[in-house]
Amino acid sequence: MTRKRFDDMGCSVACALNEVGDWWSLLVVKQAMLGTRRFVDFQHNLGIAKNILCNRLSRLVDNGVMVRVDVGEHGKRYEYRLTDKGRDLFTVVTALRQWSERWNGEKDAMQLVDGQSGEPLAPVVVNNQQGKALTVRDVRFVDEDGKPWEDVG
Amino acid sequence: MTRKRFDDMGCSVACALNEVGDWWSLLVVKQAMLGTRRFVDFQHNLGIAKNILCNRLSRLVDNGVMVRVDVGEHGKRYEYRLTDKGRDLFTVVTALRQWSERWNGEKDAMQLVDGQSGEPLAPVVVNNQQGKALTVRDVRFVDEDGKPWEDVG
DNA sequence: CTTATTTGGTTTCTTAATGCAACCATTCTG
DNA sequence: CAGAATGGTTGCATTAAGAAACCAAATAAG
Repeated sequence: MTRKRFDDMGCSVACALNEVGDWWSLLVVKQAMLGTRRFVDFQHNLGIAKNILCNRLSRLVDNGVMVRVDVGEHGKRYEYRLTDKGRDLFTVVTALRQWSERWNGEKDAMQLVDGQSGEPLAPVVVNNQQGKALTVRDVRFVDEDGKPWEDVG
Repeated sequence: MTRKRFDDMGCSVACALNEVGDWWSLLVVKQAMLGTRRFVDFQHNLGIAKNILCNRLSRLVDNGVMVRVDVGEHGKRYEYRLTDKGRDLFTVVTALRQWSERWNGEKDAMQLVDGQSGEPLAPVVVNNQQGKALTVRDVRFVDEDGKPWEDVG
């Protein structure tokens, strides 16, 4: 059957996953954050099949995460660049990277450091308005009327 | 062909996606963060097929993101609960939720608020060691020797 | 004890996605 | 013009996803 759509579940997480939640999309975005812009470079760096890469780039462009820029230089040459919306995924990618390093001990070949000081970044945390760090135990899920969430029967 | 493995790319993001990067896993985790624990409740709240849910829960348990607890109450009854590793995905899920609300205007049926004050949370940001907010333009990717990253030929 | 129900799970079958290789068209280089 | 680079597309085999039916254990109802 056709794959389940996630954009009409009334869930923002599901909606986000509908755009960047498949196997490759977030890796393409991460690669773009490293500076990769050209089709062949994405292909070589990620080891992704050309048709899949083609499909993912098109979808990312359609969703406003990346833009395709024509740079008439050699052959048919384009550049794929992140939009503001795409760059804003930096938080998500970084949080995911840190989570993986914390729990899987998977050392990335590339370390992410402050461009100025060269120091590693601080762990990404969720804060309340006063700047206090919160865990999932410190928050509530409420509907528009402030009623707490409950499982449906 | 068999799906590409992401756990041997030397990339922590790829490694993370290998565990929670498919269509449903992160939604199951998000649902667990809302308090859902039982098989049928996951099924009803997410609208996921039973075999897929079964597969995802097994994988999440195998990867140490959730645990299956036997609560011998009625029929074969189990509870699926987040582990510390699973709860630590709160940052990722929250960042993804906020990204979606910022760019898609998709209002979630459930709002996430501070459990004490009832106020909405602060936006998740990436900080350096001194607490200064960083964008993707403010960071560098370097290898073990401090050399900046470059596209492979 | 017998029957029905709840719960968690497997099987079967159809459809969609993934991956690989081959092929194509355009544009630059020599 | 020949050849290579770039960015695709197409065809085919394999795998995953989704829906519905079926199953087994344990409990509740009678």
